[in-house]
Order: sequence, then C-alpha cells, then structure tokens
Amino acid sequence: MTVSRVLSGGKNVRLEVQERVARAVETLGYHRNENARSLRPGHRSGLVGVTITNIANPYYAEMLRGVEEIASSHGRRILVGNSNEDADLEKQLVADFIGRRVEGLIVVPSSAGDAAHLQPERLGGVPLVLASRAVADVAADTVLIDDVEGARGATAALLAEGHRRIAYLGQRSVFTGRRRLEGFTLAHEALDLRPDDELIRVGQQDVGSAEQAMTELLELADPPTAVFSANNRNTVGAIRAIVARRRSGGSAGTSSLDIRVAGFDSFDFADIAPVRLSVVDHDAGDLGRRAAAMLFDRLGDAPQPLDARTLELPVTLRDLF
Amino acid sequence: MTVSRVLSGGKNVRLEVQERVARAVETLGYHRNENARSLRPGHRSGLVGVTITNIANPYYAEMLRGVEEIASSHGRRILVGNSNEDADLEKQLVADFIGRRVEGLIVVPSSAGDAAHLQPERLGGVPLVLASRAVADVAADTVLIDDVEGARGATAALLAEGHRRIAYLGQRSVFTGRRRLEGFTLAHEALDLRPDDELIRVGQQDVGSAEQAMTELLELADPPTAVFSANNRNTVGAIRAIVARRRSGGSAGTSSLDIRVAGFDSFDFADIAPVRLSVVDHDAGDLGRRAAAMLFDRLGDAPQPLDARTLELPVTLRDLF
DNA sequence: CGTGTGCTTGGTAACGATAACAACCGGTCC
DNA sequence: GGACCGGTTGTTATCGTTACCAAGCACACG
Repeated sequence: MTVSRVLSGGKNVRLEVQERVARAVETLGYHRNENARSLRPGHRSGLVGVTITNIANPYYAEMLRGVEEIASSHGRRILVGNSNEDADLEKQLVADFIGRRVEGLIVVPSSAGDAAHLQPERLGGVPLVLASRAVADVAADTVLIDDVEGARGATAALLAEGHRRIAYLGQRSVFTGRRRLEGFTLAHEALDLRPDDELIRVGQQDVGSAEQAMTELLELADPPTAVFSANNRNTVGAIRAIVARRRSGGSAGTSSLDIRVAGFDSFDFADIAPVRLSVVDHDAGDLGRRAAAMLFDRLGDAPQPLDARTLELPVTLRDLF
Repeated sequence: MTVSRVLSGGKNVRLEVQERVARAVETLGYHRNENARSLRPGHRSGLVGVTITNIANPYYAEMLRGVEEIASSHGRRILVGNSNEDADLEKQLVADFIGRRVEGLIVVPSSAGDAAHLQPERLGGVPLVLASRAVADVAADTVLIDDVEGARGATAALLAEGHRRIAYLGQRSVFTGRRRLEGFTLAHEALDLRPDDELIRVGQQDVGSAEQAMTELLELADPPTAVFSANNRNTVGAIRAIVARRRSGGSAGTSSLDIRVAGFDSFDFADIAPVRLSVVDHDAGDLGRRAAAMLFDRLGDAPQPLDARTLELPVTLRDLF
C-alpha cells in the first residue's frame, strides 16, 4: 500500500520512506503492473485500438502517426493491427482489442466482407471511429476525405479546359473508389455530359496494371485527351504510358503527346512529372488526428451527441505546372 | 467457471450449457477481459512493444508491417510508440510497455540522448531487439542493414564510372548516417582517394533542406559530377535541385544536366526519376520480420544463447535507368 | 488530563479470470 | 450392494493493484 502511494505521487508518505521505496524500485527493476491496475473499477486501460487495412501503405502510415500523436498527447498508447482488407481478421482484431479493454477504436474498415462486427451493440460500449471509409448501416462516427468533391473538382477543371474525352483510372469495389467515380460522373453531368464508358477503367491495383490500362486507352480509335486517376499508383502508371507512347512517336499524331493528367493523392516527384499534371491533395496525418480527436471527444466528460457524426475533410486541387 | 471453460474450448461442459453460454455471450456483448487473464501466473500478455523514431517514415512503416506480420503469426499484438528521436520519450514508452507486461520489445533506438534505459537489467527480464541501429554498451540482440557495404558499393560504382568529385548528402549524428559516411570514405580510400570535405553535407532532415544543400553544391566553382545520398529524403531533394537547375538552364554549362545520383533506400516511383539513378535497395519489411523472429526465438522454449547476437542484412545496388 | 486533529502506515476487499480441488451424478464392475 | 470411474458443475484461492477503513502516533487545545 505504501509503495502504491509513493508511486502515485507520495502524498502522505514520509520522505525517508519515499526514498527507500525509490531505491528498492531501482534495484529490483520493479515496474507497476498496468494490467492489474486497469482491472480495478473506474480505472482506464490507457489503450486505443487501431486497425488498418495495410500498415505499409505510406498513406495509412501517415494517418497512424496522426492518431499516435493525438493519443500520445492524451496519455494513451495505441494497439495496432493489420486487417489486410479481410473482414474476418478485422473482426478478430476488434474482439481482441475490446478484450484488452481499449477505451476506443479507430478502424479503417476492410472493403471485403461483412461488417456486422462493427455494429455498436457488438462493441460492448467501446466508442468507434471509422476513418477514410464509411460503412453502410453502421452508425459510428466517421472521418472521410471529401472524395466526391475532390474528384468532381479535378474533373470539372479538365472539362473547363475544353476536354471532352476524359478517361477514368481507378477502382469501383472500394468505398473511396466508388465516391471518386461518383465525383467524376457528377462533373460531367453538371455540363449535361456523360462520361464514355469505353474510357472508364477500374480494378488496376498497381503501377504496372495502370500503365497497361492507359496504354490500351491511348490505342483506341478515339483516344482520350485527358485522364483523371483515382489514386497515385494509377497516376504514375498513366504518366508512364503517356511517356512511353511519346517516345515511340505515338501513331495518333501529336494528340497523345500532351495528354492532360489529374489525379487523386500527390506523390514524390509529382511536381517534376513530364506531363501537365494536377493533383487532389490531402493530409493523411490530419485524417488520423481528426479521427483521434473525435474519439477523445467521446471519451471526455462533455455531454455527448447521441447521433453518429460524419466529418468530411476538404481537399485542394493543385496544378503542378 | 463454466463460462471460462466454454470460452477456452468447452472441454467437459454439456453441449446444451455451451449453447446457453454462447447465446448469453452474444446477447450481453461479453468479451473476456484479457488484462485479468494475463494477471494469472504463467499466463502471457500476448503483447509486443515496438518503439520507432518516426512512424510516418515509410521505411519504418514497412518495417512495422514486417514486425506485425510475424507477431500476428505468433498470436501476438503490437503496442506501438513514436519516440521522435527523443531518448526521454523512448524511456517512458519502454517503461510503460514493460508495465503492460509486454513479452518483448523491438526498439529503433533514438539517436539523441542517453540509452541507460535499454540496459538489460533495467528491463526486468523482458527481451529486447534493437532494429536498424546498434547502441554502444547495450548488449542486446540487434538487426542491422549492411550500411557500410551498401554505401561503399554505391560509391565504388560511381568511382568506377570515372566520377572523381562525388558529393555526400546525409547525416553524421545518426548511427546509420555514420556508417554510410564510413562506406563512402572507404570506397574512396580503396582507390587511394580522399573525398573533398567541401562536397560533404550533413544534417539535412527533409526533402527541402536536402534540395537546398544540393543547390549550393551545384553552385560551387568546381561542382560535383555525382552525388551519393544516405537516405531517400536526401535523394529526392538532390533530384529536385538537379531538375530545377536543368530547367533554369544551369550556368555551369551542360555538366549540371547529367549529375549522376546514387542513394540509400529506394522510394515510391524512384524508377521514374528524371536522372541516372542507382539505389541501395533493402527490404525494410525483412528488417522487421528478422527482428521479430529474433525476439520470438528468445521467447521460445529452445535453449538460448546467452550472448547478444547481431545480424547484418545484405543490400543490393540497383540501377534504375 | 482527556479529546480532537492531522499525518503516517498497514489490513481488507474487490476488480475478472482460472487452476486446483471438491461435490455430485449416473453407470459399470466385482 | 459398495467401490470406482468419468463427466459435469461449483467453490476457493490467487494474480497485482488501490479505495477504503482502522490503528497508531505526535501535538494542540480546553
């Protein structure tokens, strides 16, 4: 009991005893057992659980840092799990985190599979914040990037420059992909136009397949004059295809030499890319910080809104030429 | 007790009772308290603590994924902390992790400050693996990249191409920086050469300051014809400076147009860099996996070597042109 | 001198889970 | 019939910590 008192400030303990305890702690290499502490009622575990679909993706790594930064400033540690886009793994991670009595969860929901395990009543009262992607039918606080507006704005800029055949490279199965395609379509509809289905390519996962898709587009009888890509891998693949065609002296004449490119997410060297490029820029770290802030808001003493809140972070369109 | 039995397999519990328990667990949203479980003697916490100097650095993010992969395959979760190169913060993180009864620690030691908190006797018997950087006087298992050989090999390649004025962009205060500078110097000495101190720039932490340093080098009366950079931030900065000078029609004539670049660490889209670039490539994920494997080796039942072991992972030089 | 006050210290119980043991059941065997 | 066995269920004690209470002491006050 006296040791406990010393370790939590030393109130009402004789100075000499405090020193004796400190010495013993030092020589014995004693570390107070936080698991036992958190067992006592009223005590918090000081943990926040984070599941990410791919930790190695620099985008999510940056987000994770944002989460860690805010968690750390609230004296919390983060438990991290990689769901690998697998709902089953995500379910196990969430269950384990709750078992470890995390105070809250921040989840980038996996795109594949059922999300029943994220329903509030399955979480035993642990607050959940979804980051980057929303989940249908799950009423949880959510922080998103304004995918629709980002894609709409970038596409609208291409249309305003006079482009009428604009290709789309991206995804349709992932939440953000769907939203970005929606923005792409909205921009067209605002001008009473309709994107040509022939110019829409989805499913490219890496630079290689994106390059392949763009090469095919350039070989069309009526090729696109501009391309919007929904992520930086597709942007880089598109640029490669354009450069390769330029080098081989593109058969379609000069038109393929100056394909205009706009893409979601910036990347290293975006500003020295050999094409007229615009990027939809946003701060992954901010996404993490906002998600964490939303979580600690729920953990605070302030009266809570009962409804789930959704935050859409703004993006900016930057011309890099 | 019966519930406990059901949850740990259901041996010797009537089937009907098992079903009843399962239903109650479902409706109540019950999750077994892992902290309480780990309190019992003989039981393991299932946690591994990882401290990294900068989570947002894609290199360490990739390493973290490697650690997570191995930890996950051993049924362990990872607790992650960002030390921000601050030994004090690192000390707090390590103490907290031990307090949470992690089974082991993987630490990228911070470059600044005292490392007494990493001494084995201060860790209360928790095994420690140092990753990426060694610490003098700390007898812990260590996994390193072969920095010296990587830097020596890349520099030797530049020298073999005939370059005699090779700049160095990197660090000297960080363990890996010192080793890479050593390799850079060794390559020169092997040909009885000595690097020009004027061409050695240390201390650039980000792309911006690296670009600035490279710009200064290009403005020298006798500028370098090649540059070796000790990490990818410096490589990107150097490439930007070269491209910027090329665009402004470098006053030093054509020589600044084809500065040869070699750098430690690859990075996203390195192969689209508009310069003749070689990179010293190594797998950060592998670094993490090896560190984790070394840790679980110590945690296993096999008889343990008493001495600390050091592993140096090989690197490969890749020409990206 | 008795009582009250404040400081210091230690005893007890409780958090949740589970090994170890005890108790009870029905069935089998001698 | 009684001893024994295996399957099932519940009781007890313990892990490390700390809120709460009690006890002891020195000191001040009336």
